[in-house]
Amino acid sequence: MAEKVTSLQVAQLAGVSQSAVSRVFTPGASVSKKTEEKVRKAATELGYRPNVLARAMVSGKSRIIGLVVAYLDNYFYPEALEKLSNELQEQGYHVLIFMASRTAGNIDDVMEEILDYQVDGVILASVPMSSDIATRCQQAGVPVVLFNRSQDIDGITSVTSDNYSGGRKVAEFFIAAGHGRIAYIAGWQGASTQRDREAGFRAALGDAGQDLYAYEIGEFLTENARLAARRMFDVAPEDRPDAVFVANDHMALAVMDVIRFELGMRIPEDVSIVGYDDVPQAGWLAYNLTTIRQRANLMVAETVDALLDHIENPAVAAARKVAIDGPLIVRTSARLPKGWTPQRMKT
Amino acid sequence: MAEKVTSLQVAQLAGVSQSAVSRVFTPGASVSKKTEEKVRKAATELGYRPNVLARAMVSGKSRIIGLVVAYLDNYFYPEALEKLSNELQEQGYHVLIFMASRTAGNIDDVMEEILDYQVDGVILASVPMSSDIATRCQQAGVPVVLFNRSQDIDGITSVTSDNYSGGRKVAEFFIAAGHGRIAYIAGWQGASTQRDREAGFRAALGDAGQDLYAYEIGEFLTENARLAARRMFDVAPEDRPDAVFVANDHMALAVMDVIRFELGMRIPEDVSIVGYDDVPQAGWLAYNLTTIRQRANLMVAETVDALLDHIENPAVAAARKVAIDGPLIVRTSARLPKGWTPQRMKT
DNA sequence: ATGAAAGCGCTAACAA
DNA sequence: TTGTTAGCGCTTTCAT
Repeated sequence: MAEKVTSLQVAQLAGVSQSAVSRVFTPGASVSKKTEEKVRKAATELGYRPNVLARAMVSGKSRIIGLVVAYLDNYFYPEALEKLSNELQEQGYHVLIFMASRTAGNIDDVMEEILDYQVDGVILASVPMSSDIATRCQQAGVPVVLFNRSQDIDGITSVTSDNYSGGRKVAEFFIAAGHGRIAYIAGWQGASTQRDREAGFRAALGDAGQDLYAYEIGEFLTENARLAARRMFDVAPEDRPDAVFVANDHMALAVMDVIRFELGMRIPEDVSIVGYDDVPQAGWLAYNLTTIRQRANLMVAETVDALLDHIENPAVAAARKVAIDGPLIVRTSARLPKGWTPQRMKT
Repeated sequence: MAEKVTSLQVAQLAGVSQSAVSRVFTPGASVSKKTEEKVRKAATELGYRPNVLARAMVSGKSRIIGLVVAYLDNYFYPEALEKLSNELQEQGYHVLIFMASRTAGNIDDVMEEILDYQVDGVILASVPMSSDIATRCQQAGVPVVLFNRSQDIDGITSVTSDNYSGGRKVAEFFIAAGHGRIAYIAGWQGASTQRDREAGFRAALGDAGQDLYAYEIGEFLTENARLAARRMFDVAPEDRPDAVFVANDHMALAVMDVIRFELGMRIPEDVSIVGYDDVPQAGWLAYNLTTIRQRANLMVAETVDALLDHIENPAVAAARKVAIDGPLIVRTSARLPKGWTPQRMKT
C-alpha cells in the first residue's frame, strides 16, 4: 500500500525546491525545461499527484460543484445529471452530489453541508425553493444556478425550457386536431415548470375560445397521476375528456397505462395524450408519446456556461434567465390535425 | 456577501482560544459547558461552520466517497445511485461523482482524478474492469467496492445479485412452461454479471437436457439489442425461438418493441420474454415484463456496510464477495407453467 | 478543561 | 528562473 507522496519528497528526489515542484504542476508557471524534466521524472517515479484539497485550501478554489437533485425517478434527471457531470468534468470541475429526496432531511441542512465543502458553485436541479436556498448561497458568496426551475426573485440565474410556449404549443395542437373537451393533469404546484406549462396551455386555449374541460393534480408523482386520471375519467363515457395534456412524461406514461389497461380506452382514437420532456421512454413504441422536447443538451450547456461565468467573473457576471424553446415531437398518442404527419420516430 | 468566517474569529468573539472552538465542533472532545455555550453563541452569531477541507487536510479523512458510474441510461443505476447517495449521506459521507461514460476519456485518468481528492473510499458501479482500476486504488491505500460487478481477483470486495442463480431460475421457468426453443440475448461480454447470468442459464438448460437454441449479443445497449433481436428472428416463423432470456431489462424492453411492433408477434402467445433487474419500467403495463429482481436496497446496504468497514478497520476488514439472491417476478411477458399465477403487480 | 504551538500539503508573494 | 517564507483553516499533542 503506497504511502501518500508529497511534493516535498518529489523535490528532494529531483534535487530542487518544493516550490519548483508546485510550479511544474501549475499551468502557466515559469519553470525551465530542465527543472520540469527532473521534477516530472521524480514525480512519476514516486507516483506523485498534487493533493487537490491542499491546493483548494490555499487557492480558495476547490473545483468542486455542488449538485442538488430532488428526484431521479423522473427519467429526465438521470440524463441531465450525466450530461452535467460530463460537461463539468471537461472543464476541470467535479460534482459533489446531494440528494434532496424524501429520506434526506431538511433541504436547508443539505445546503449547509454543501457549503462546508467550499464548493465553487451550486446547481439546484428541480429543488423546491420553499425556503430560499438560492439566496442562502448568494449570501455565502457562492454562485448558484437553477436548473429546470425558475424563480421570480431577481439576481438568480436559471435555465429552463420555455414552458409557457410549450404549454401553448400543446393547446394549439389539440385545437388544430379539433378537440373540444380538453383537460390538464397538473404537476406539483410549487414548481415554476408546472405553473408556466399550465399558464401557456390555458392562455392558448383561451385564445381559441375554449376553456379547460377538466383539471386534476398529479404532483409529478406517478401514483398521484394514476389517481388523477381515474378521477378525471370517472364519469359517463360521453362526458370524458377527448384530449389530456399531462404536465410531464413521467406522469403521462402512467396515465396512458390507466387509460388503456384499466379503462380499456384506445389512444388516440378515444382520447389524445400529450406529455412534456421527451424522456427516452416516450419514444418506446408501446407508448410512442407525443410530447414537448426539453433540449437537455442545450439546457446543460447553458447551465454550465452561466455557472462558470459567475465563478470566473464574480463581480461582472449578470444573472440570466434562460428559457430554451423546445419542439413538439409528434408521435402517435394524440390525434393528428389534418395534414400533419408523425415525425420520424427515434428508433 | 458574507465573508468566510474562521474558527479564529469565533474564538475572539467568544473570548476563548481557537482550539476551544475546534473542540466544540469535535464530537467527543472535552469542553466545559460554559465554553461550549459561549462558543456556540458566537458561532451562530457569525454564521460559522467548520471548513471540511481544512479538517480533511489535517485529519486525513475527507469524508468523501468517490463513485464511478458507467451508464445512467440503464434505469437500474439512477435508482441505485440515489440510494447509495442517501445512505452515505446518512453516515456523514458525501459522494463525489465521476461519469466513466463515452465522452469521458480513459477510465484510468478518471481514477487518478478521484484519488487526487483524497477520497476515503471508492465505489465502482458497473465499471468495465479492463485495466484493473480496483488494484490501482488498493495500491493507493483507498478501500474499494465493486457494485454490480465482480472480479476473480481475490482481495477485492464486490456486491452483486446472485446472477448465476438468477440465470438458472429463468431457465427452469422456461422449461417448466414447456418451452423447447430457448434463446439468449447476451449483454457485454466483459461484464461478470453477463457471464454469470449466461452460465447459470446454460447450466440449468443442460440439466434439463436442452441446449441453447439461439444466441445473440446485445452488449447491454438498446440499439444492439434491437439488432440482435432482428437477427435472431430473421428465420422462417416456425424456426423462431419460443422463449428468449434477455440479459437485462433495459435490452428486454427494446426487444419487446421489435418483436411486437416490427415483427407483429404476440407476447407471450408467440414468444416468451424474460429480463433481469426488475427496473421500474418492467412493471409498466404496456410491457409487464417477467424478470429477476435485483434487490437494490439490499445491494446498496451491503455496499455501504462493506465500504465503511474497510474504511474504519483498514487492517482487519476482510474482502467480501456478496451475491444477493433475487426472486423471479412473474408478470405476463412469458407463458406460465401449469399451476403458476402471475404475482401481484406493483401498481 | 484550556491555551500555545506545530504542522497537514500546498500556492503565492517576495527576493535573489 | 529559482528558493525562501508565510500562511490557507483546521486538529492535535503538549503543557498548564
